Amino acid sequence: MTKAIKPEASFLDPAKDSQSVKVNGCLLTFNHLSKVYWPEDRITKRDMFNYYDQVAEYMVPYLKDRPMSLNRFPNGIYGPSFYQKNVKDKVPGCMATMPHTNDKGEEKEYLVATNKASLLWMASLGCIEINPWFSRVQSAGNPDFCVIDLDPDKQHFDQVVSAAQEIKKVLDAIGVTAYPKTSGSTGMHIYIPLGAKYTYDQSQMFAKIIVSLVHKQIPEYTSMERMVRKRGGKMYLDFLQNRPDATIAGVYSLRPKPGATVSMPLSWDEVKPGLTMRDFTIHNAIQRLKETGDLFRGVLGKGIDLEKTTEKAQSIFQ
DNA sequence: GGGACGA
DNA sequence: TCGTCCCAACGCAGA
DNA sequence: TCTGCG
Ligand SMILES: [Mn+2]
Ligand SMILES: [Mn+2]
Repeated sequence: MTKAIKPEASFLDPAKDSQSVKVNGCLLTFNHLSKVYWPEDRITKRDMFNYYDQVAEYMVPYLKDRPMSLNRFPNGIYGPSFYQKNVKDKVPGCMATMPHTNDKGEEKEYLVATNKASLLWMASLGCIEINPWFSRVQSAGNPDFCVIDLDPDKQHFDQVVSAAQEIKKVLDAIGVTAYPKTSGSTGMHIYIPLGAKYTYDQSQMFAKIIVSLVHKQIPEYTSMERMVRKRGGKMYLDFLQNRPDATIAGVYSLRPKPGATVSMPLSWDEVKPGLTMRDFTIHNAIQRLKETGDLFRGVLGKGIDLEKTTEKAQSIFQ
């Protein structure tokens, strides 16, 4: 008798349009599973939940203990979307939250991710994209990493690659290891580990120093101007995102873009002309992860020494 | 997406 | 038990 | 003070 080769069972039943599942002891309900979220690609909510179920083991370490911004697309990538930060009175008891009082003195509750259930609950609200803070609740004012965010205007992705390589040159010169990923949209993100040793202000100052040096090298096609109209169509070297309460799409996040692209970590030797955001999607991300493993592991490791590094930058670049 | 409301 | 309505961010750079 | 920005 031959054993039938059974395909690995997916997280959700392909035949059901609604399903409740207990995850980390938390009962989650998934509705409208056949609703198409990416119409060109015929990708459904069910596909999205199955992706986050499978990617969770790689992704959760980058979500754990982090306050979250929810960017919700309850009707797919072309439907209206909105941000949600306050989850007061809307969150199941099994989810963790953090009290937050804003400038106006209003008391809010931010979701704090803890495990796979947190990830799947966000997804169930229509969060195609997953947006974690750069810091954890235990050290809310101290980011684990500094991010240099490359935001092209109309440039070809090869131009983004060139700018990323320029950033690597500067960081190499001062002995800093950095970790690149595609944003999954039009740009790239470069992470520098900080080990929660510095403030957001210090992190932002460091990003500004790096970006200034890079801009000096390639002023023809990059800009540090915050005002879009003052950029003159050049690629924005965004260092201002290093502040509390600000987020970007996290590593392994899907994006609400045609192709169901994923924000994917890269090795620096992949940062070469010809690379595109379309290289990494809901279809091939899990397979790639099985091959490459988690290329972002170093991001949560021991951080750099900002004082020494800044000094070195000053001595080398005057 | 989901909760509150009234028909 | 429906259909409809309504709600769901934020801080700050820089002008 | 207000708007643009991501
Ligand atoms: Mn960006
Ligand atoms: Mn940006």
